[in-house]
Amino acid sequence: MEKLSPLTQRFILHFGEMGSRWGINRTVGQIYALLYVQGKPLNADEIVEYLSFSRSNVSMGLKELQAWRLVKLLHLPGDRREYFEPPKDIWDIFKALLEERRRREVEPTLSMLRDALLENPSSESDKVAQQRMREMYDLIELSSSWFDDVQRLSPETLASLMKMGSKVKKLLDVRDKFRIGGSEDKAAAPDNVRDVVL
Amino acid sequence: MEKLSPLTQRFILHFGEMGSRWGINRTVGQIYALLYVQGKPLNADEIVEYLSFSRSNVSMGLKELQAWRLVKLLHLPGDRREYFEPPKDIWDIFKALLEERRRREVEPTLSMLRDALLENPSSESDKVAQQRMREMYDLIELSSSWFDDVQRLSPETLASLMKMGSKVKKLLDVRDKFRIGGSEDKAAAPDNVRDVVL
DNA sequence: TTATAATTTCAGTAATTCCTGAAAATTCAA
DNA sequence: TTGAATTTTCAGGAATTACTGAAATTATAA
Repeated sequence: MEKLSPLTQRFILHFGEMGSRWGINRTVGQIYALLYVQGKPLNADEIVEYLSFSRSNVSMGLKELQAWRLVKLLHLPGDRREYFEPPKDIWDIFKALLEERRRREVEPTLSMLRDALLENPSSESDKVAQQRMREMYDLIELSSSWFDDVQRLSPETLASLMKMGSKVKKLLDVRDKFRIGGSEDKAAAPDNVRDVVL
Repeated sequence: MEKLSPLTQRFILHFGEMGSRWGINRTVGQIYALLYVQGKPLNADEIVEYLSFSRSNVSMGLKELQAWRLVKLLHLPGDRREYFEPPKDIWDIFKALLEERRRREVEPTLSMLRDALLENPSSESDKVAQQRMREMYDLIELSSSWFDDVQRLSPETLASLMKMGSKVKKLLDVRDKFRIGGSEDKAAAPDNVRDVVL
């Protein structure tokens, strides 16, 4: 760690501490931060040099980062060691992170709920429970597929949408103004948005 | 746990296991699941009954859930014990969860980056590092304030927007069609969206 | 092939986090 | 006030997770 500037050190240490809140450990957090901030591929031994973890720990950390799709493996000509670097575009990193979290934190719950909702309730309190589970299922399902949709947009489009922020709401109002039979439930019939707006 | 139906048991056990991936522990996960699925307020002793954790553990778990704003404390008339229940509307739960995660997982990083970017780089590699940090800062700042904006929308509006999914993109296209000087960078001048769309 | 460089596995230990029971503190009815 | 009911604190043991070093495996240059 002495080989790194104070600025870089603080960045790396922060990610190490943050790691625990993000479901990765200190080592993995620091390795990622180092790769991110260096802006060039590093091999495992270089990482050992910089961070003074054991070689095996670095190896495992890199494997985990690959599982998260947060680093890519690459080779340098005339060098047989493996080098690692994060995706260049920060939006790709962002997407990989969210996608992976969804896979690990959301999908399992979704499938548990699906199963639970198929069963028929054996009591009144089971009915209440299933009702609550359905509310949860619907919301997760909705946000999950929204996320799927949105993730396919280009970084530029995403950035534009985000900068619009809550102004997007205005678009719904516009849509409603043009709708025939304005008394219907807004949420129930969004599929004609395209037709109305264009 | 014997007092609970198999359906409810599975739900609770799942949240216990999931807890670790969400930065809360098994106990806290199970307590929350129990409160969520029961659909009525419970006091600490009832939770002990159902889940057979120690009384002190339940006490700490409830404190943590309150810190997450995932349960509310309330009193029943003529009963001096404290009762707990989650917010009734699932959207409020969703918002509380995201808001709290942002506070714990994003804010600290944002402020660390802010500090780091104020310093003046002491070397070429520091310049590279700061460049990377800026990219990260900008993206986090953008999504964070987007989230602030969007969180203020009503559940109905949110649901509508989500159901639109990537169709929202069409709206940007429309906006651009109406813009004068269409060659500018879309992302750079989003502030007139409101004027153009309305 | 063989030799050596590079990486991974894994058992054991260190560090951290979780949970309990006992004791202390708080709340409130009498 | 007093004292019983309720909740919280906290030290220490249990359980889990992280990390290391040695040995095994894999890859590649000669």
